Amino acid sequence: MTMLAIVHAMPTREKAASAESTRFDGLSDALLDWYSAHARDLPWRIGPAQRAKGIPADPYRVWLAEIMLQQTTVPHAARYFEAFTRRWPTVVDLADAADADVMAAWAGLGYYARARNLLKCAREVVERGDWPRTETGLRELPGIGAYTAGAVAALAFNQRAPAVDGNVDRVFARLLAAKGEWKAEKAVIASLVRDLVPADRPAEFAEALMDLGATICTPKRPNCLICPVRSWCAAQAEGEPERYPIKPARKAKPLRRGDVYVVLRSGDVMTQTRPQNGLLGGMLGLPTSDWLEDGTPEKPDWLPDSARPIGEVRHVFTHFELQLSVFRLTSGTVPGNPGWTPVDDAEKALPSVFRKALKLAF
DNA sequence: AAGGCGGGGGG
DNA sequence: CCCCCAGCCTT
Repeated sequence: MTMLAIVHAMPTREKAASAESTRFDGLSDALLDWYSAHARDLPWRIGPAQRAKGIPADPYRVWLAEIMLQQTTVPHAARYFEAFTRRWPTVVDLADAADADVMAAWAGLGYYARARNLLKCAREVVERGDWPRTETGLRELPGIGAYTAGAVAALAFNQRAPAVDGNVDRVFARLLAAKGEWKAEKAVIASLVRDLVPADRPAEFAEALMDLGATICTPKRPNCLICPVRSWCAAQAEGEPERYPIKPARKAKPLRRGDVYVVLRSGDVMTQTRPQNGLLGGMLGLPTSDWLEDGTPEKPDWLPDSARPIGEVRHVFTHFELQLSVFRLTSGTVPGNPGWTPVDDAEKALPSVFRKALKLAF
């Protein structure tokens, strides 16, 4: 039977993957060679030397790091990783933690649904007795999507799973010089990377691809001169690697305005835990007016007519920008049953927008 | 399929 | 100022 006949007999999807895999023959080996000398030393990783000695990764630390790193830079996540693992060294410790303690510890890291799902996930793992060890098993846990399931399966359990994050998308957008609609190109890349994962070293392959994207195939000014996979790169051949990936334009962020009230009473500040769902869900907050794109937000009844803002803070959220007028008030005028938090604690437990307001009041 | 959901650092 | 980053979930 001729080679052509064999290929012809294969199902269409395998034929396509086979063709792409052939185009990248040798890439995995070149990448792994580079990685053995240039791996980043990160607190949640075991290094190539340790892995070679058979030292296993800690699934708890791998998982915690991957959750923190979702849409978050390494230096920012690293500070929180150190604090979390010092305070809660195991998944059992984390599962036993009080919700408010975990939310406060996450304050400033953003995307607070991650912290709510973190606790849910830890408690599910403790309930079931251990971590799922496969990509599909991990994918069922709260807060674990396609990327994180593949990353934990590969990094913690050395399963043959792909970990396709923004770095890997960018690397392969350039290798392929992907010019199509970005959504479709990402699907092509996901399928291709799955086929390229070497059976014997999936963890190192995942880490190597991410390190390449983070240190060489960077968003701006990629360092193609020292790139170990340069000879496979269509974008480099074209001469404008920075042109890729080609993503859709993003929408402008509207500006919303409102008031925030820093109400002080003998070392405490008035606080309220925000609703579990929605913006800053489950986090400690300061009282505010509504936030409106048009018009003037209504003042609360208890706010004295004479009250004047002491300044303004601006903050950029994912889909809008916020400008808040900051009022500084002393107790005695506020009805109802507000919560009060020592100012020193509030400084640490509040998300960034409210930290800015609190800081302005001192 | 599209939109909600943080925050910070780099060019 | 702009850009984007180790994404996930809901509707």
